[in-house]
Amino acid sequence: MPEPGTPEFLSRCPRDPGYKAPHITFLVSSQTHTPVTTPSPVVQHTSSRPSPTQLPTSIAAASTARSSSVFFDRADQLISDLFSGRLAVAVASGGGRRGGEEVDRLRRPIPPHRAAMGRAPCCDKATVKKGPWSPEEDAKLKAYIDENGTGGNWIALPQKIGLKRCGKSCRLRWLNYLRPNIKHGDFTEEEEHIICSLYISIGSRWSIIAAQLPGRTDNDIKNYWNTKLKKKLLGKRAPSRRLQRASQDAPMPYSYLAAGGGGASSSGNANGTTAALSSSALERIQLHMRLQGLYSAFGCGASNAPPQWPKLEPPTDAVAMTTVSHGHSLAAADVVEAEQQLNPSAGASYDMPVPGGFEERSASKLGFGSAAGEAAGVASTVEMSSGSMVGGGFGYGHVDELYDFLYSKQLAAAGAFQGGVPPLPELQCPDGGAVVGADEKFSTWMASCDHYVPTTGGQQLQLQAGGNSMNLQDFVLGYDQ
DNA sequence: AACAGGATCAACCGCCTTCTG
DNA sequence: ACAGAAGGCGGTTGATCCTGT
Repeated sequence: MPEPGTPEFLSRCPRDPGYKAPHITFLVSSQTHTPVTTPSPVVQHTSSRPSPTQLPTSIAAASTARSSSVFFDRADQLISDLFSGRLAVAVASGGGRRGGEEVDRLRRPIPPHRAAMGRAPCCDKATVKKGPWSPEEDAKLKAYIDENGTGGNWIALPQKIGLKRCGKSCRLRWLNYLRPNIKHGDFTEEEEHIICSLYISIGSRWSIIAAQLPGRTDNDIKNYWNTKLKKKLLGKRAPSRRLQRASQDAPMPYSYLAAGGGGASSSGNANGTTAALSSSALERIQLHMRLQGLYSAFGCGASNAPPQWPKLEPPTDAVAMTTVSHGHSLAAADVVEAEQQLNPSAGASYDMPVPGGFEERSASKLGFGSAAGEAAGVASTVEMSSGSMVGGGFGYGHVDELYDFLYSKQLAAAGAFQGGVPPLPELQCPDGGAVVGADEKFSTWMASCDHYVPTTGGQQLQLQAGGNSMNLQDFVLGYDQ
């Protein structure tokens, strides 16, 4: 790490001069989670997302504890709600962080103090200027901050310098555009690789991902993901704006489809009988599925080993662990202890080396259980140090297959699918309402590998793969953070 | 050339967490 | 312990540019 306070350091830490790049530890649990079949009482919990500036080691364990218990409880509740029709989820426009969190938040009572006070505007909406910044405004802001710093008060800053802008707008302009050492323009393959790896593991925590990419802002990365990487990986077109807007009034499943198959947002829909999951969660599932398909292609006819489904990962908060300063991971014992506290029925987590064969390496790297690991009832912890990621060596190497996947090297080499990565399989909810990324070619391709047979079964959608099966809900909920 | 639709990205919105008094 | 302010974050939108017909 560069010295705190240096331009290089600041360029790596977009949000806070005191911020230390997180050390990401991927926990790949191969312990099977017993499907929940009975609803539990409504779980009240916070939906806190630790900011990158506030994830010291000591909190990581606590975060793990909080999140995992919440995870299983929430899974329980959500499964029940999803298929009992009690959960009304549809597409909403505007606003952020909907999906599963929103579901919980809506269920939570509004704290009295919040209900009473409402929201005070951060600035006078009537007098504040909106829209693109002029060069003059940029110059004013930059000159002031260069000379005086932000003064620790963005809200007051625009008044000080005579800008008719909201303080938040100033902050955003500075962080995303005016700040020194900002990189604009095309992303490198290495950067793409890092973004994809992290997205699969921790979801849309753009600020955390941005912290791993010197000079890139979370907004840039978010835009890049939404406009390019997502399409590249998922092989589908983003829904047109028109379609998105139309979807807001449309009944499911149309709105679900229009939302890109992900149906991310949540607000009550007309009949309240269908549900959508967070787009982030679904995208990550789809990525995993694609990667597994890729992985399976190599196993076609080569092994009788049962297919390995991606394992439930701990909730995102538990996945992104940070250390305060030196990039140490949590001690393995800490992880074990935390996991055992949360989920005594689950196996311990060991910081163990991953066996070297391709299958097991790939499975662990990408979050799929390895046969060996499964048999032993253990989990693997795969680490990715920020240093190796940010440095020039790109040496973290746990997702080499992802890299190949991104650039179609494996498929080309294996001749597994002529014409590139096949599109996505079809997922259908039990009521037949929601179809995700339907594509015959992929299904055919997967069927030919005898590893993947999406189907519906009874009240709960089951994904059957050879002799193994798991409930989609189990799988989904592990991602739906 | 005109138009429609898609792609891109800066900026906004609203929520949540943390800080402060 | 509480309320309010401020900062931070992620999702969404609107303006603009690009591309195909």
